[in-house]
Amino acid sequence: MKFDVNLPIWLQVMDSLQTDILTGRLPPGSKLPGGRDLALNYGINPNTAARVYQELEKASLCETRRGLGTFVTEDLERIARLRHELALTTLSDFLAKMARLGISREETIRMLTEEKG
Amino acid sequence: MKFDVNLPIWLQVMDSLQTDILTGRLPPGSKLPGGRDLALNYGINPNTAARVYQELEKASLCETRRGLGTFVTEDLERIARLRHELALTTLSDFLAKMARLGISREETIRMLTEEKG
DNA sequence: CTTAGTGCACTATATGCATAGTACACTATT
DNA sequence: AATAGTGTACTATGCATATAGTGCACTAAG
Repeated sequence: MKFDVNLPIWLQVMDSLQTDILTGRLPPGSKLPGGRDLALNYGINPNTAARVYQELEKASLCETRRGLGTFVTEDLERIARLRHELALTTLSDFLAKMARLGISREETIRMLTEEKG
Repeated sequence: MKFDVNLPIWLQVMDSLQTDILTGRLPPGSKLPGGRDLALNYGINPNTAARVYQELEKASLCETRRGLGTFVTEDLERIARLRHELALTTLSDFLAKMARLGISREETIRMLTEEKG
């Protein structure tokens, strides 16, 4: 994984895990890698990896049990709601950015429809 | 203007000015505020403001003349091309983010069409 | 010539991020 | 009891960011 120099690494790794949790690629209740393993996986420092799990816990997406590890929350309702909210803010941020570039919603939708994928 | 804590201030101010330049709200050849005034406008430090103009010059969006000030480039072709490129990457980043959330392009377009504005 | 506005080059301090390394406490397994 | 894996808490260093303040060189206008 390559990191954006202008954003904290812990935030970028956190976003990555968060997305996997919200989409179910990391199922509720499943165990995440240990802090030291997570550091190895992403090529970062164990301290930075620990920060990732602390922030995920703050966001109520994980639960940490000392001596056992960190686990994906089993609060399905929270997962679903967060996924929906993230989709909405992503969408509205995108529209705002295009509007600031002077591109209307109609034109945006047109570009989106014709864009190659 | 409120700043995102996780991004350098100079980058956020630079983005703001860049957008104004690309859309013509800051016309080619026009004079930008002096470094000290820019600092006052945004409530930031003069050193940080200076950094903004240095980066805008690196991006070939401004030209700085010692003792005179900083001016928007008159290279219309470059402005147009950068605006187009920025729109395309914004669009493709957006689609990628939605895809990572498990939302297809069709569904994305549907949300976009129905979203209130 | 003087003045005001400007870019630019410094010094210095404080903070957050990321790194490296060490140590300790808890849990389950053997 | 011993071990391995885990979270947690430290110290320390280096770097970028952001702040504050000072001074100097250049330009245009009075």
